Amino acid sequence: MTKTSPEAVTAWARLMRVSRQLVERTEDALKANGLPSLAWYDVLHELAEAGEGGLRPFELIDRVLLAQYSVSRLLARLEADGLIEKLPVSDDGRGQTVRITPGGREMRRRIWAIYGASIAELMGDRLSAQELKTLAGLLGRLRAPPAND
Amino acid sequence: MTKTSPEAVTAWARLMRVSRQLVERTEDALKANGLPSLAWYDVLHELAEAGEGGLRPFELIDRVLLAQYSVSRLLARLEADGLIEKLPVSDDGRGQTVRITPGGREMRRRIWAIYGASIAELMGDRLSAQELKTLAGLLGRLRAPPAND
DNA sequence: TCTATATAGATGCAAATGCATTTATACGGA
DNA sequence: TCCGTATAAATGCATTTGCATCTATATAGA
Repeated sequence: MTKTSPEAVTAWARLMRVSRQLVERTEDALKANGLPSLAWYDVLHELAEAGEGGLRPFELIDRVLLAQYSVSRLLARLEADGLIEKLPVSDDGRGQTVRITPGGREMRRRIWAIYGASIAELMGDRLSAQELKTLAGLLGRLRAPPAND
Repeated sequence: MTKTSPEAVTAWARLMRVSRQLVERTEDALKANGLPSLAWYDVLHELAEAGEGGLRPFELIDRVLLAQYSVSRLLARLEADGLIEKLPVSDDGRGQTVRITPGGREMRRRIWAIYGASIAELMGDRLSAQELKTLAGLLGRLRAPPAND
Protein backbone atom coordinates (compact mmCIF):
# COMPACT_ATOMS: atom_id res chain seq x y z
CA MET A 1 0.00 0.00 0.00
CA THR A 2 1.30 3.43 -0.96
CA LYS A 3 1.20 6.58 1.10
CA THR A 4 -2.07 8.50 1.33
CA SER A 5 -1.97 11.05 -1.47
CA PRO A 6 -3.63 14.47 -1.35
CA GLU A 7 -5.57 13.54 -4.49
CA ALA A 8 -6.95 10.45 -2.80
CA VAL A 9 -7.96 12.44 0.26
CA THR A 10 -9.74 15.07 -1.79
CA ALA A 11 -11.58 12.50 -3.87
CA TRP A 12 -12.51 10.60 -0.71
CA ALA A 13 -13.83 13.69 1.03
CA ARG A 14 -15.92 14.63 -1.98
CA LEU A 15 -17.28 11.13 -2.30
CA MET A 16 -18.29 10.99 1.35
CA ARG A 17 -19.87 14.38 1.36
CA VAL A 18 -21.68 14.16 -1.94
CA SER A 19 -23.07 10.69 -1.36
CA ARG A 20 -24.46 11.74 1.98
CA GLN A 21 -25.99 14.89 0.57
CA LEU A 22 -27.62 13.03 -2.29
CA VAL A 23 -29.06 10.39 0.00
CA GLU A 24 -30.32 13.00 2.42
CA ARG A 25 -32.01 15.02 -0.29
CA THR A 26 -33.64 11.99 -1.76
CA GLU A 27 -34.80 10.65 1.58
CA ASP A 28 -36.24 14.05 2.38
CA ALA A 29 -38.15 14.07 -0.89
CA LEU A 30 -39.57 10.62 -0.17
CA LYS A 31 -40.53 11.60 3.33
CA ALA A 32 -42.17 14.78 2.10
CA ASN A 33 -44.34 12.62 -0.12
CA GLY A 34 -45.24 10.23 2.66
CA LEU A 35 -43.22 7.41 1.12
CA PRO A 36 -40.94 4.88 2.80
CA SER A 37 -37.17 5.03 2.62
CA LEU A 38 -34.69 3.99 -0.02
CA ALA A 39 -34.05 0.69 1.77
CA TRP A 40 -37.64 -0.30 1.11
CA TYR A 41 -37.25 0.61 -2.51
CA ASP A 42 -34.09 -1.42 -2.86
CA VAL A 43 -35.76 -4.55 -1.56
CA LEU A 44 -38.90 -4.07 -3.63
CA HIS A 45 -36.73 -3.42 -6.67
CA GLU A 46 -34.73 -6.61 -6.23
CA LEU A 47 -37.87 -8.62 -5.67
CA ALA A 48 -39.55 -7.11 -8.71
CA GLU A 49 -36.51 -8.03 -10.80
CA ALA A 50 -36.54 -11.54 -9.37
CA GLY A 51 -40.08 -12.08 -10.60
CA GLU A 52 -42.51 -14.74 -9.47
CA GLY A 53 -39.77 -17.04 -8.23
CA GLY A 54 -38.94 -14.53 -5.54
CA LEU A 55 -35.72 -14.51 -3.56
CA ARG A 56 -34.44 -16.09 -0.42
CA PRO A 57 -33.64 -13.56 2.32
CA PHE A 58 -29.98 -14.52 2.25
CA GLU A 59 -29.85 -13.71 -1.47
CA LEU A 60 -31.29 -10.32 -0.71
CA ILE A 61 -28.56 -9.64 1.81
CA ASP A 62 -25.70 -9.35 -0.69
CA ARG A 63 -27.81 -7.50 -3.19
CA VAL A 64 -28.96 -4.75 -0.87
CA LEU A 65 -25.83 -4.58 1.25
CA LEU A 66 -27.62 -4.79 4.59
CA ALA A 67 -26.95 -6.85 7.68
CA GLN A 68 -28.81 -10.11 8.15
CA TYR A 69 -30.89 -8.80 11.01
CA SER A 70 -31.72 -5.62 9.11
CA VAL A 71 -33.12 -7.63 6.23
CA SER A 72 -35.03 -9.85 8.61
CA ARG A 73 -36.73 -6.87 10.22
CA LEU A 74 -37.24 -4.99 6.98
CA LEU A 75 -38.99 -8.01 5.48
CA ALA A 76 -41.20 -8.27 8.56
CA ARG A 77 -42.31 -4.68 8.04
CA LEU A 78 -42.83 -5.10 4.33
CA GLU A 79 -44.92 -8.16 5.02
CA ALA A 80 -46.95 -6.36 7.67
CA ASP A 81 -47.71 -3.72 5.05
CA GLY A 82 -48.71 -6.35 2.53
CA LEU A 83 -45.96 -5.40 0.10
CA ILE A 84 -44.32 -8.80 0.08
CA GLU A 85 -45.30 -12.33 1.03
CA LYS A 86 -43.22 -15.07 2.58
CA LEU A 87 -43.57 -18.58 1.24
CA PRO A 88 -42.13 -21.73 2.74
CA VAL A 89 -39.57 -23.33 0.48
CA SER A 90 -40.10 -27.02 -0.14
CA ASP A 91 -36.54 -28.29 -0.18
CA ASP A 92 -35.19 -26.34 2.79
CA GLY A 93 -37.21 -26.21 5.96
CA ARG A 94 -35.06 -23.47 7.43
CA GLY A 95 -35.78 -21.01 4.73
CA GLN A 96 -38.46 -19.09 2.97
CA THR A 97 -38.96 -17.42 -0.33
CA VAL A 98 -39.93 -13.81 -0.44
CA ARG A 99 -42.10 -12.56 -3.26
CA ILE A 100 -43.38 -9.10 -4.09
CA THR A 101 -47.15 -8.60 -4.09
CA PRO A 102 -49.19 -6.44 -6.48
CA GLY A 103 -49.36 -3.88 -3.68
CA GLY A 104 -45.59 -4.05 -3.45
CA ARG A 105 -45.23 -3.38 -7.17
CA GLU A 106 -47.54 -0.43 -6.87
CA MET A 107 -45.56 0.95 -3.96
CA ARG A 108 -42.36 0.48 -5.91
CA ARG A 109 -43.82 2.53 -8.74
CA ARG A 110 -44.86 5.28 -6.39
CA ILE A 111 -41.44 5.45 -4.80
CA TRP A 112 -39.75 5.47 -8.18
CA ALA A 113 -41.79 8.45 -9.30
CA ILE A 114 -39.99 10.46 -6.62
CA TYR A 115 -36.71 8.59 -6.54
CA GLY A 116 -36.21 8.66 -10.29
CA ALA A 117 -37.00 12.35 -10.39
CA SER A 118 -34.47 12.91 -7.65
CA ILE A 119 -31.79 11.07 -9.59
CA ALA A 120 -32.57 13.04 -12.71
CA GLU A 121 -32.40 16.29 -10.82
CA LEU A 122 -29.32 15.54 -8.76
CA MET A 123 -27.27 13.64 -11.32
CA GLY A 124 -28.81 13.71 -14.76
CA ASP A 125 -29.15 17.45 -14.86
CA ARG A 126 -25.65 18.13 -13.57
CA LEU A 127 -23.49 15.91 -15.73
CA SER A 128 -23.61 14.92 -19.40
CA ALA A 129 -24.19 11.33 -20.44
CA GLN A 130 -20.50 11.04 -21.23
CA GLU A 131 -19.50 12.41 -17.86
CA LEU A 132 -21.90 10.07 -16.12
CA LYS A 133 -20.26 7.15 -17.89
CA THR A 134 -16.83 8.34 -16.86
CA LEU A 135 -18.01 8.71 -13.29
CA ALA A 136 -19.60 5.27 -13.23
CA GLY A 137 -16.42 3.81 -14.68
CA LEU A 138 -14.19 5.36 -12.06
CA LEU A 139 -16.54 4.37 -9.26
CA GLY A 140 -16.63 0.85 -10.62
CA ARG A 141 -12.89 0.63 -10.10
CA LEU A 142 -13.46 1.37 -6.41
CA ARG A 143 -15.83 -1.50 -5.83
CA ALA A 144 -14.83 -3.65 -2.94
CA PRO A 145 -12.67 -6.61 -3.76
CA PRO A 146 -13.87 -9.80 -2.08
CA ALA A 147 -13.50 -9.33 1.64
CA ASN A 148 -10.43 -11.21 2.78
CA ASP A 149 -11.68 -12.85 5.92
CA MET B 1 -35.80 18.65 -15.09
CA THR B 2 -35.13 16.08 -17.77
CA LYS B 3 -36.14 12.45 -17.80
CA THR B 4 -34.13 9.99 -15.74
CA SER B 5 -31.44 8.63 -18.06
CA PRO B 6 -29.97 5.14 -17.83
CA GLU B 7 -26.52 6.69 -17.46
CA ALA B 8 -27.68 8.69 -14.48
CA VAL B 9 -29.22 5.63 -12.87
CA THR B 10 -26.06 3.58 -13.35
CA ALA B 11 -23.84 6.30 -11.96
CA TRP B 12 -26.22 6.78 -9.05
CA ALA B 13 -26.29 3.09 -8.21
CA ARG B 14 -22.51 2.88 -8.32
CA LEU B 15 -22.14 5.94 -6.16
CA MET B 16 -24.55 4.63 -3.53
CA ARG B 17 -23.02 1.20 -3.44
CA VAL B 18 -19.39 2.23 -3.50
CA SER B 19 -19.72 4.94 -0.91
CA ARG B 20 -21.44 2.55 1.47
CA GLN B 21 -18.84 -0.13 0.94
CA LEU B 22 -15.98 2.25 1.51
CA VAL B 23 -17.51 3.61 4.69
CA GLU B 24 -18.26 0.14 5.96
CA ARG B 25 -14.75 -1.10 5.31
CA THR B 26 -13.23 1.91 6.98
CA GLU B 27 -15.51 1.76 9.98
CA ASP B 28 -14.69 -1.91 10.34
CA ALA B 29 -10.98 -1.14 10.28
CA LEU B 30 -11.41 1.50 12.96
CA LYS B 31 -13.51 -0.80 15.10
CA ALA B 32 -10.98 -3.60 14.71
CA ASN B 33 -8.38 -1.23 16.14
CA GLY B 34 -10.57 -0.17 19.02
CA LEU B 35 -11.01 3.32 17.64
CA PRO B 36 -14.13 5.47 17.49
CA SER B 37 -16.09 6.12 14.33
CA LEU B 38 -15.55 8.47 11.42
CA ALA B 39 -17.99 10.96 12.91
CA TRP B 40 -15.63 11.45 15.84
CA TYR B 41 -12.77 11.95 13.45
CA ASP B 42 -14.67 14.52 11.46
CA VAL B 43 -15.40 16.61 14.51
CA LEU B 44 -11.87 16.32 15.87
CA HIS B 45 -10.52 17.23 12.45
CA GLU B 46 -12.64 20.34 12.15
CA LEU B 47 -11.70 21.42 15.66
CA ALA B 48 -8.03 20.80 15.01
CA GLU B 49 -8.26 22.95 11.87
CA ALA B 50 -10.06 25.64 13.80
CA GLY B 51 -7.19 25.94 16.26
CA GLU B 52 -7.25 27.56 19.69
CA GLY B 53 -10.24 29.69 18.88
CA GLY B 54 -12.36 26.60 18.61
CA LEU B 55 -15.75 26.49 17.00
CA ARG B 56 -19.33 27.04 18.03
CA PRO B 57 -21.48 23.91 17.82
CA PHE B 58 -23.67 25.49 15.16
CA GLU B 59 -20.62 26.08 13.00
CA LEU B 60 -19.73 22.44 13.34
CA ILE B 61 -23.17 21.43 12.13
CA ASP B 62 -22.72 22.59 8.53
CA ARG B 63 -19.15 21.38 8.38
CA VAL B 64 -19.81 17.82 9.45
CA LEU B 65 -23.24 17.50 7.90
CA LEU B 66 -24.95 16.19 11.01
CA ALA B 67 -28.23 17.08 12.69
CA GLN B 68 -28.19 19.54 15.56
CA TYR B 69 -29.06 16.93 18.15
CA SER B 70 -26.43 14.57 16.77
CA VAL B 71 -23.74 17.17 17.21
CA SER B 72 -25.01 17.99 20.67
CA ARG B 73 -24.75 14.38 21.76
CA LEU B 74 -21.48 13.73 19.97
CA LEU B 75 -19.91 16.70 21.70
CA ALA B 76 -21.16 15.45 25.04
CA ARG B 77 -19.41 12.14 24.45
CA LEU B 78 -16.23 13.73 23.21
CA GLU B 79 -16.20 15.91 26.30
CA ALA B 80 -16.83 12.95 28.58
CA ASP B 81 -13.78 11.31 27.01
CA GLY B 82 -11.70 14.43 27.53
CA LEU B 83 -11.14 14.92 23.79
CA ILE B 84 -12.72 18.35 23.66
CA GLU B 85 -13.61 21.08 26.11
CA LYS B 86 -16.56 23.42 26.16
CA LEU B 87 -15.97 27.05 27.03
CA PRO B 88 -18.62 29.64 27.74
CA VAL B 89 -18.62 32.40 25.15
CA SER B 90 -18.56 35.90 26.60
CA ASP B 91 -20.83 37.75 24.21
CA ASP B 92 -23.56 35.13 23.89
CA GLY B 93 -24.88 33.48 27.00
CA ARG B 94 -26.74 30.83 25.02
CA GLY B 95 -23.70 29.44 23.37
CA GLN B 96 -20.37 27.84 23.96
CA THR B 97 -17.11 27.39 22.17
CA VAL B 98 -15.75 23.94 21.63
CA ARG B 99 -12.02 23.39 21.57
CA ILE B 100 -9.94 20.28 20.99
CA THR B 101 -7.71 19.13 23.86
CA PRO B 102 -4.23 17.60 23.60
CA GLY B 103 -5.88 14.24 24.20
CA GLY B 104 -8.22 15.01 21.33
CA ARG B 105 -5.32 15.79 19.03
CA GLU B 106 -3.68 12.55 19.99
CA MET B 107 -6.86 10.62 19.31
CA ARG B 108 -7.19 12.33 15.95
CA ARG B 109 -3.69 11.16 15.07
CA ARG B 110 -4.46 7.63 16.07
CA ILE B 111 -7.63 7.54 14.05
CA TRP B 112 -5.87 9.01 11.06
CA ALA B 113 -3.25 6.28 11.13
CA ILE B 114 -6.01 3.84 10.27
CA TYR B 115 -8.29 6.12 8.31
CA GLY B 116 -5.53 7.47 6.08
CA ALA B 117 -4.30 3.97 5.40
CA SER B 118 -7.82 2.96 4.49
CA ILE B 119 -8.12 5.83 2.03
CA ALA B 120 -4.79 4.94 0.47
CA GLU B 121 -5.78 1.32 0.12
CA LEU B 122 -9.32 1.87 -1.10
CA MET B 123 -8.79 4.91 -3.34
CA GLY B 124 -5.13 5.74 -3.77
CA ASP B 125 -4.15 2.27 -4.84
CA ARG B 126 -7.02 1.84 -7.25
CA LEU B 127 -6.93 5.05 -9.28
CA SER B 128 -4.10 7.20 -10.60
CA ALA B 129 -3.61 10.75 -9.39
CA GLN B 130 -5.10 11.98 -12.64
CA GLU B 131 -8.12 9.74 -12.31
CA LEU B 132 -8.61 10.84 -8.73
CA LYS B 133 -8.65 14.43 -9.87
CA THR B 134 -11.19 13.64 -12.55
CA LEU B 135 -13.34 11.84 -10.01
CA ALA B 136 -13.13 14.69 -7.53
CA GLY B 137 -14.04 17.13 -10.26
CA LEU B 138 -17.12 15.21 -11.33
CA LEU B 139 -18.24 14.71 -7.76
CA GLY B 140 -17.75 18.39 -7.11
CA ARG B 141 -20.32 19.14 -9.79
CA LEU B 142 -22.83 17.07 -7.82
CA ARG B 143 -22.51 19.05 -4.65
CA ALA B 144 -25.80 20.22 -3.28
CA PRO B 145 -26.94 23.64 -4.36
CA PRO B 146 -28.21 25.76 -1.48
CA ALA B 147 -31.35 24.09 -0.16
CA ASN B 148 -34.35 25.98 -1.43
CA ASP B 149 -36.49 26.16 1.65
C1' DT C 1 -39.16 48.84 29.22
C1' DC C 2 -42.00 45.20 27.97
C1' DT C 3 -43.38 41.71 24.76
C1' DA C 4 -42.99 38.73 20.85
C1' DT C 5 -40.07 36.19 18.17
C1' DA C 6 -35.71 34.03 16.92
C1' DT C 7 -31.63 31.39 17.88
C1' DA C 8 -28.33 28.15 20.65
C1' DG C 9 -28.19 24.03 22.55
C1' DA C 10 -30.08 20.04 25.39
C1' DT C 11 -33.27 16.31 26.20
C1' DG C 12 -37.62 12.98 26.90
C1' DC C 13 -39.48 9.52 24.54
C1' DA C 14 -40.47 6.33 20.89
C1' DA C 15 -38.48 3.92 17.10
C1' DA C 16 -34.54 1.91 14.86
C1' DT C 17 -30.05 -0.35 15.07
C1' DG C 18 -26.15 -3.39 16.37
C1' DC C 19 -24.58 -7.23 18.76
C1' DA C 20 -24.90 -11.52 20.43
C1' DT C 21 -27.55 -15.32 20.80
C1' DT C 22 -31.37 -18.41 19.85
C1' DT C 23 -34.23 -21.65 17.25
C1' DA C 24 -34.71 -24.66 13.63
C1' DT C 25 -33.17 -27.30 9.94
C1' DA C 26 -29.49 -29.30 6.91
C1' DC C 27 -25.39 -31.77 6.05
C1' DG C 28 -21.10 -34.50 6.49
C1' DG C 29 -18.68 -38.04 8.70
C1' DA C 30 -18.04 -41.91 12.24
C1' DT D 1 -28.25 -43.73 12.69
C1' DC D 2 -26.18 -40.50 15.61
C1' DC D 3 -23.35 -36.58 16.51
C1' DG D 4 -20.98 -32.37 15.60
C1' DT D 5 -20.95 -28.52 12.78
C1' DA D 6 -22.84 -25.27 9.44
C1' DT D 7 -26.46 -22.37 7.63
C1' DA D 8 -31.17 -19.76 7.57
C1' DA D 9 -33.66 -16.63 9.91
C1' DA D 10 -35.50 -14.39 14.13
C1' DT D 11 -35.07 -11.96 18.46
C1' DG D 12 -33.75 -10.08 23.47
C1' DC D 13 -31.42 -6.44 25.04
C1' DA D 14 -28.58 -2.38 25.23
C1' DT D 15 -27.30 1.57 22.58
C1' DT D 16 -28.24 5.00 19.23
C1' DT D 17 -31.13 7.84 16.49
C1' DG D 18 -34.94 10.93 15.09
C1' DC D 19 -38.54 13.88 16.27
C1' DA D 20 -40.47 17.10 18.84
C1' DT D 21 -40.06 19.96 22.45
C1' DC D 22 -37.88 22.49 26.14
C1' DT D 23 -34.85 25.87 28.45
C1' DA D 24 -32.22 29.85 28.19
C1' DT D 25 -30.60 33.85 26.13
C1' DA D 26 -30.73 37.32 22.46
C1' DT D 27 -32.88 40.62 19.52
C1' DA D 28 -36.31 43.58 17.34
C1' DG D 29 -40.21 46.40 17.76
C1' DA D 30 -44.09 48.86 20.14
